[in-house]
Amino acid sequence: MSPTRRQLPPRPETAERRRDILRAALEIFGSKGYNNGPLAEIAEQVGMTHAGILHHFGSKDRLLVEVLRYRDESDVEGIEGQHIPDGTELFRHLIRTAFANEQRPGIVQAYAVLSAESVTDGNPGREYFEERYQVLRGEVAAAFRVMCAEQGVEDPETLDHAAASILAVMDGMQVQWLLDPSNVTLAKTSAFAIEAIAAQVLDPRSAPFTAAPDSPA
Amino acid sequence: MSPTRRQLPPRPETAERRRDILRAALEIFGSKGYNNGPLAEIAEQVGMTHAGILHHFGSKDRLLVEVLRYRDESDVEGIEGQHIPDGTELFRHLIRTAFANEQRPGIVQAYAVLSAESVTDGNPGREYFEERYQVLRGEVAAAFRVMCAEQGVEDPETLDHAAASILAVMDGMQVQWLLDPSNVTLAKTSAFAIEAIAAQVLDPRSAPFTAAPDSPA
DNA sequence: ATTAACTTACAGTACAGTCAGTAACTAGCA
DNA sequence: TGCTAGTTACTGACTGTACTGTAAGTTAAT
Repeated sequence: MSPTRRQLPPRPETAERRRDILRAALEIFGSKGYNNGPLAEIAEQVGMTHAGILHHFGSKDRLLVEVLRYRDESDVEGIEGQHIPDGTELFRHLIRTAFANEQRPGIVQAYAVLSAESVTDGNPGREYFEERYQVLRGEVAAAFRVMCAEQGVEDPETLDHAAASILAVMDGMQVQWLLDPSNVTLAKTSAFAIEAIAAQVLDPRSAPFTAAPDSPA
Repeated sequence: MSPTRRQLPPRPETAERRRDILRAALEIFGSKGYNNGPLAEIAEQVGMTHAGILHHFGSKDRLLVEVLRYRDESDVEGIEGQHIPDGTELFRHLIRTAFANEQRPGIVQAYAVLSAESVTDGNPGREYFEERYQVLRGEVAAAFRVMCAEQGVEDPETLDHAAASILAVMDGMQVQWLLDPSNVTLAKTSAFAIEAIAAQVLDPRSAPFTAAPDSPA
């Protein structure tokens, strides 16, 4: 009833295989979406059957969640953990990321498709993106706070707006760029917008059309 | 072999029914996505079978295309046709739209999900969004051109960047807002970013981190 | 000997599209 | 005005397929 060992540790190659699967899944989900990206196709790409994948990840839902986490880790943009020496460092990093992204449309597409898909009913990636945006907004706002501190200006609501809108431009530009790369530049446009927003935070000027209606027409 | 009439005009109620279907489809595609939104559910909502819908639209693909066009027409934001008296009018309109959108998360979600989904392989909505963004970018750039003319400043590349990034913020904010409406304001943040970008176009200042690398690290 | 890492086979479901039929409407004609 | 052929607007039944998940069996490592 109780033999010596109950569970064996995973074999050394297993981690590699799992990574192969995650890589393939990222590619398939990226190009076809989560709902439209079959396990069988992922499996084929790593020389397996779809049942093999389910052996490793249990279900397609859990696979997606792990794919998203994997993308973070394997990402060049290790924003999360970095301590920010100067406030400007984060922004430089974001812009650098935008330039790097121009070389990897696959990952960009995966991110764009999966983040938007995550707002649909019962999507397993939703929690991940909710948390991710919250964290990123917090970090961008923090970077602004550092920069503002040097100048004495600070309005918490403005910082929130600025943080959210910087992430928004980067995401929105990805879709436009993916749709029409010959007419849209991803990085230069993102950089332009980031600088415009930062400029407005650091040195706010009366905007050209200040009359934002508080009640919709 | 050749009787008097070959084709009968559609019945008077038909237009109504089609509109009902388009409305329902917009809702279903919006909440579940195109790939994950079954015809049967749309049909049920209008008291029909899915075969009835296919009778009207031929295929699911064609239904999507018509849904997207329908959304344009029925939209409060009739940007397309309007002639712009003053350059600022368009921007005011965009901001007004953002405020209006806070009252209709369903449509916002449909737009966010379907536009991102459109970049996936073989998506039938792709052409629509490609064209749509091109048109909108052109109009925003034109509005900027009008405003710049009054001041003498004008750099075509800057206008393109500004136009694209304004649309990008609006789209990107929609996703963040849908994911976490209690922590994100859609309209106020969009307005903030639009004004920041416009300010930078009309009165360009050296940005806080001008060193945008031309080659990615 | 037990378990990990699979495969093959299959169950079950969900879904788009087809087809034959039916009721209701319309056009044209007597 | 009423009749009728042709047509629209469907329904119901079905086909085919795509896909997730499961169960039982096989091989190889520990």
